[in-house]
Amino acid sequence: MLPAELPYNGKSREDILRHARLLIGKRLADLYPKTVFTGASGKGGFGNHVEKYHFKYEPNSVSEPDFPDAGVELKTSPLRKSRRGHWKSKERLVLGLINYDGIVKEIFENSAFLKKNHHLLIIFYEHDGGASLPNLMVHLVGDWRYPDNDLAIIEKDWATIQSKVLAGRAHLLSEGDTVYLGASTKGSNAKSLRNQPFSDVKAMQRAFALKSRYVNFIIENFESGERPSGQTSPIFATDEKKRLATVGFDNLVVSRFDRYVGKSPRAIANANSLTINFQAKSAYANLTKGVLIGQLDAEIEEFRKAGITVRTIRIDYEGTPREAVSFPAFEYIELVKEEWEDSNLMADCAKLFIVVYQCANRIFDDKKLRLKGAFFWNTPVEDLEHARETWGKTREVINNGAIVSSVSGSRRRTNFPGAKGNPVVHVRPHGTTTADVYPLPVPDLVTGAFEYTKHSFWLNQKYLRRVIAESLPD
DNA sequence: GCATGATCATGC
DNA sequence: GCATGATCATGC
Repeated sequence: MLPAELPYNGKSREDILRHARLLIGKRLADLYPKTVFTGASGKGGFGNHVEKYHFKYEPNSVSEPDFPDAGVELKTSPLRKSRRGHWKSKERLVLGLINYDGIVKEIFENSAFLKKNHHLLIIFYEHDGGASLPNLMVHLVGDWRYPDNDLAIIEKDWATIQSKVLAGRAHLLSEGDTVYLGASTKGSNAKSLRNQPFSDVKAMQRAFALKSRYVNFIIENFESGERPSGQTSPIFATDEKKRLATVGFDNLVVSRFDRYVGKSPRAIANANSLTINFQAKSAYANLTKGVLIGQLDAEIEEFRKAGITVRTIRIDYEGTPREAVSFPAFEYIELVKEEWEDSNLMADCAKLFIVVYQCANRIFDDKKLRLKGAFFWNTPVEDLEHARETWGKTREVINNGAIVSSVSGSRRRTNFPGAKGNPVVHVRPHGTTTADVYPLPVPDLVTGAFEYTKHSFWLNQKYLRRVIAESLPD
């Protein structure tokens, strides 16, 4: 079909949006009951159906936006419901393949990426593995343009990806490299290797994608019609877009901590007029929050949108971490349904903000802690592969009902992957007591129970030692 | 001494 | 009541 024949070519953005909104609360089968739906199912299938049966044009993959005159790009994206009943993005929002040969010749303002994706029309539907495409339910529809600071961060993200390709390192691209816009793998594995212009090493095919947490932010906007209702506060004022696009988000955040290196946590709290309860286990996390946004009763907006987690690590005089670092407890039933690319562990590991306090005494003493520094840790691809191994083994153990290996008194041993078997991530308990449990998808063979003590993924102590030594050299 | 199991203190 | 970020305790 020629563009001139497109029914919505020439229509205004408002008209297109109005038509899209007809889908809210509906399935294609409701709107077009007499239609015989044909075409591929599977990934991308729903988007094709919406183009074909609702907007009446044949799906294409041209580099222009789907509605050229209105400058709007149509996207469909799946939702899942959180345990608390809120809509969450099921996965990242893919915004087109990265052309390694093309991106190195572009500047952002005129890039293929920006041309196609500066204005999105997003149709969110409920993921349902069992339903056919015409029976998927649409829940949220809206158009999306990026706030100024977000676009500045995305510009820098794009430039980060470009510079890696320019350096002949396209094969080392990783989601953690960037803040909101990631270079997401596309195609499962070695089969989708591509040439890159400045190296003979083949690189994974990758696509630009808004990270899952950023998509959650868009969802919250669509739901509330305004800013997210949860209390968040930004690190950067709206007039800092220039510095965000040039100096970069990571550098600007880290520089906020540089002036406190060598200072005690209490001194840092005082310098920022923060009243912190140092009895609380969340004291360090609160301190970090206070330094960045000046208040304790809100979340760091940019971190939430980027899915960056803050962790504080205390190290001894020699540089050894006191403890491993935990992520939130996983739900067994959810974990076994995940795909690696969209897993919680992948998102948790991809990008961390780590604040390190070191003991000034040879004998460890919490009162002698001094800030050693703060840094972003973007877990490299090879380490993510190790994390994936732990993730896979954990799912296997759960699916086989083989969590418990032995019980002796009140202590039980499990078959979960330990720190000995993996250089990066292991599994440990993570609840209030052993009675603090989540349900299991299959009962445990040893205990017969349909639930088990909460567990989570932990970053190994030894791994953290290496990470800190690398990021904060003496 | 390290790896693993168990639990704490808070705030929403 | 429970998620979160963190720390304590024990056995090999």
